[in-house]
Amino acid sequence: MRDDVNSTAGARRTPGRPREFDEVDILQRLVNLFWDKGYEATSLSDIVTTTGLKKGSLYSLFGGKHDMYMKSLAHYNREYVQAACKGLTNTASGLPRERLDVFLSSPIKALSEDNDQRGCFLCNSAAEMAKYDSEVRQSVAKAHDDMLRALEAVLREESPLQEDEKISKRARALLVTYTGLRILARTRPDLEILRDAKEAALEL
Amino acid sequence: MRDDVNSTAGARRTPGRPREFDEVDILQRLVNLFWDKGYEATSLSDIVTTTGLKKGSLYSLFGGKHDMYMKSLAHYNREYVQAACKGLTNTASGLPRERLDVFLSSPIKALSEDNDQRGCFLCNSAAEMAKYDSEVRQSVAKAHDDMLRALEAVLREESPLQEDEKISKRARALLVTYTGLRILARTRPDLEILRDAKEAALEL
DNA sequence: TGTTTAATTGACTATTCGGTCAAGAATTAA
DNA sequence: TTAATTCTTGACCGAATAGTCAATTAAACA
Repeated sequence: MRDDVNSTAGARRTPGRPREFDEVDILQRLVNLFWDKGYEATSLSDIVTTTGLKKGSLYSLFGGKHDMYMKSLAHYNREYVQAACKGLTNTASGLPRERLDVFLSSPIKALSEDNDQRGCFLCNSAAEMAKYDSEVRQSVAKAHDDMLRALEAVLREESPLQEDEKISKRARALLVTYTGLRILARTRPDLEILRDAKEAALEL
Repeated sequence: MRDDVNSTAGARRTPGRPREFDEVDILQRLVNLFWDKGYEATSLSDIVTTTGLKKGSLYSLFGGKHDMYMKSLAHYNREYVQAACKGLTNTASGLPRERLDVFLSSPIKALSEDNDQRGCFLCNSAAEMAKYDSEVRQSVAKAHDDMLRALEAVLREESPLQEDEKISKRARALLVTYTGLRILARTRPDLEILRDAKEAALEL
C-alpha cells in the first residue's frame, strides 16, 4: 500500500505483511514521550497519537506499557548514555579536562541552547520509578556503572599517578553533580545555578 | 460519638458537627504518601485508605487531588525544609563546617539508618511535576531560595572575608549536590557513592 | 426545645485507563 | 492460485480513575 520502506535493495524479506513503520523510529518517539512526561503521566492514547500506531500493533510489538518503557530506557542507554561515555573517553576529542567540561555542560547547553527542559531520562527514571520497580532500578544502575567507568577513565587520563581510591571517589562525586544538574534543569532555574555548580565540580 | 478530640480545655467551639480528625495529622499522612509514590502513582483510593477519611470529607477539605498535593508540598516546606534551614543557620549547634556536614549527610543517614529510600519530597516534585505544573515549579523555587539563603549564611559564617560572588557560587554547588544525593538515594545505590560525593562537596 | 451550622457517609457518575481480540489486508512461498 | 504468515484495524472489555451530591449525624446556640 505505502512505499516499501523495509526492503533494502534485493534483500530477502520475511513472509507475511510487511511493517509500515520503522521500529527504531517508533522507539525514538517513545523515548521522547517518556522522557518528557514520565511513565505514569503518559497514557496509552498519548502513545497511540505520537507513534501513529494502533494499540494492537503496539501491544504485539512491545507487550505492554511497561515493556514500552523498559525498551525506551534501554534505547536511551544505548544511544544517549553510550554517546556521553564515548564523548568522555574519546582521547581524540580534546583534553581530559575539556571533555569533562563538555560532559557537565551538556545539561546547561540543552537548557540554554535548545530550551530543552526534560533533564535526563535516566535521572527522571531514577526519581519516578526506581524505588518500586526493580527492573528500572537495574537498568539505571547499569547505566550509572557505565558512566562511572567512563568518568574514571578520563580522571585517570588526567592524573595518571593518582591512586584508584581517589579516582573512583571523584568519579562518584561527578555523577552526583551531573544528576543534580539534570533534575534542577526540570524546574527551569536560573542558568547561573547550574553554571556555578558545574564550575565548582570541575575545580576539584 | 468519638472522643472530643478537637476541644482544648474550655475553648470556644465553632457551631456544627466537630471534626473527628486532626488536620495536621491528615496533612502529614498526605505528605508521606506523595513523598513515597509521587503524584500520578498515588490514587484517591490510596489517599482514602491511608487517611481514613472518605472522599467527601477530603474534597470538602482540600478541593481536589491537585490541591491535596500542593498543600502537602507546602506542609513539607514548612516542616522539613525550614527545619533543615534552621539546622544550617543555628549557630548554637556546632561549627559551620559541622552543620554543613550534617546537612549533606542527611540523605545518607536517612538511607542507612532508617532505610528511608524516599529521597526528598521537594526533589521528587521537581523531577516529576515541575516541568508542566507552574504551581509546583513556584513552590519548589521558593524552597530552593530558602535553602540557598541558609547555605549562604553558613558559608559566610565560615569565611567572613570571602566575596559575595564566591559564597553564592558555593551555595549553589551545594544545592546541586544535595539534589543529586537525594535522587540517587531513590535507586538504592551503594552508600559509598553518596558518601564520596558528600566528602568531595565539603572539600571545596 | 427547635434551629442552624458543619462533618460524615456511601451511593452515584462519566471518563479514562491499560489491555484483548477477531476479522481483514498485504506479502512470500509452493 | 492457494496456503501460510504477518501486520493492521477498530470494536470491545472490565477495572480504576477523579470527582459529585443528597441524606444523615452531631454539635452550638437561642
